[in-house]
Amino acid sequence: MADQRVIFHVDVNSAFLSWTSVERLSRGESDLRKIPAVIGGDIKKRHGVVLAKSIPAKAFGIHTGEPLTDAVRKCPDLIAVPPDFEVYQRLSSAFKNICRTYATAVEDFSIDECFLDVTQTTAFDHPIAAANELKSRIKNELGFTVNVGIGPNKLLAKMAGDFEKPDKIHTLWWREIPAKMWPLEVGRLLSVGRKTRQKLNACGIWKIGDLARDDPKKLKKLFGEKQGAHLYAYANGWDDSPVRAVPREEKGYSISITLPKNAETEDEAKRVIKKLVDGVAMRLRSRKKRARRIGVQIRYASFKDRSHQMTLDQATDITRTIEKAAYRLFDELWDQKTPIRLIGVSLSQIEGHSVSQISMFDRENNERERQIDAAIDAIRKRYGMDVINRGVSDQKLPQIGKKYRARFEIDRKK
DNA sequence: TCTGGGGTCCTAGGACCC
DNA sequence: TCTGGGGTCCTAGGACCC
Repeated sequence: MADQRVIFHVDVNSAFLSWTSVERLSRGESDLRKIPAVIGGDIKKRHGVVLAKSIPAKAFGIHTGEPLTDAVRKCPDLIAVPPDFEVYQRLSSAFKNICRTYATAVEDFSIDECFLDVTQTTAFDHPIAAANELKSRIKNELGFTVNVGIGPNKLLAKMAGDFEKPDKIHTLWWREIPAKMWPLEVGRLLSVGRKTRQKLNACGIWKIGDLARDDPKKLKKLFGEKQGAHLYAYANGWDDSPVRAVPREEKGYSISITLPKNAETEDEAKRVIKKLVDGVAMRLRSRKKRARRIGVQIRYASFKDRSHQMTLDQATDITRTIEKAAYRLFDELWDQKTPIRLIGVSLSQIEGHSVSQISMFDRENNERERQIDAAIDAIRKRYGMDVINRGVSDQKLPQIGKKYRARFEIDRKK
């Protein structure tokens, strides 16, 4: 078949755990992959969920996403190490760079996964030989293993990559679908999560094959036009989406935190919002973007989520403007009594800034705030994030921060 | 199963306009 | 004006992904 594509899906095995292990080995420490170990946050801060586990840890029945406390109960000798995203970012780039030498296009799917279009590069060779070489190079040069899934499109490559781990290569060609994919439990299909699986099971659909052979009209009635069509297509292995080497424009930026202790007063909550806004607004400016829509999300201790958003007349990147909007949204959102477990702030309807879009009003009124933001961004870029704090006066600040902070506080009072 | 954080996409209802 | 339909934007919430 001349028009058949050949796509690889490359997925780092237990990425965070492997990468932390590689880093530790380089410092002469033990290999976490060989003992019961997990990567996970701080129990005291309630960030205690398992982000990645070693194979020995898996043998104790430890799952990704479960609370660290439960994991320790299953395996009292468990080693838990917090994540280090700087290391992950570095090793992620390194393995993707190797991938790029095998493909005409590489799509970043997540920090530890990518798709490769190798149609041109392996057309007259065996894709499996190329995948073997790629896999070996990553192992030899970087010290960790990957799974490679091979198929005629991204969906099937990804499904193949998931078959058996670690350090494996699998194919899922059209002719292999009935034998390799259809017997799988329907929840294994990409885009079928817990809720969809339950709904499918309720109408007698248990295997991917059941879904593939079902009536698409019935599925559309049940799940809606879009999702119905999509489920039917996926179960049959249909996916013609291209491998995108150029990332899409980001649609929004968000930041959220599960509080170490539930917030019970407006003051506590707003202090958190201030920090979150500060962080996400800085990210927005670093990308040279502005946002028209501001959102605030809260999660009650009951795990009920509520959110509120507003669209501004004009896109902004000014911390103070975003902060004011976020406070207002929070006031409208919170019932003033239920303790809050999580708070989040999001920015969307992102626009780039061309000078022409900035009105006279904006220029005259926001010049000062812009200067303050720019000054703080610059100081942090040079001396680190913790050097300067916005209007939080009960913090000890190092020498370098004092001078700037004093000036900043004066500016604020005007 | 007592559950992190950052994203994307979809749905449904209402407002508003023609 | 008691009455239609379509398009677009806004908002809240949900499902899913890693």
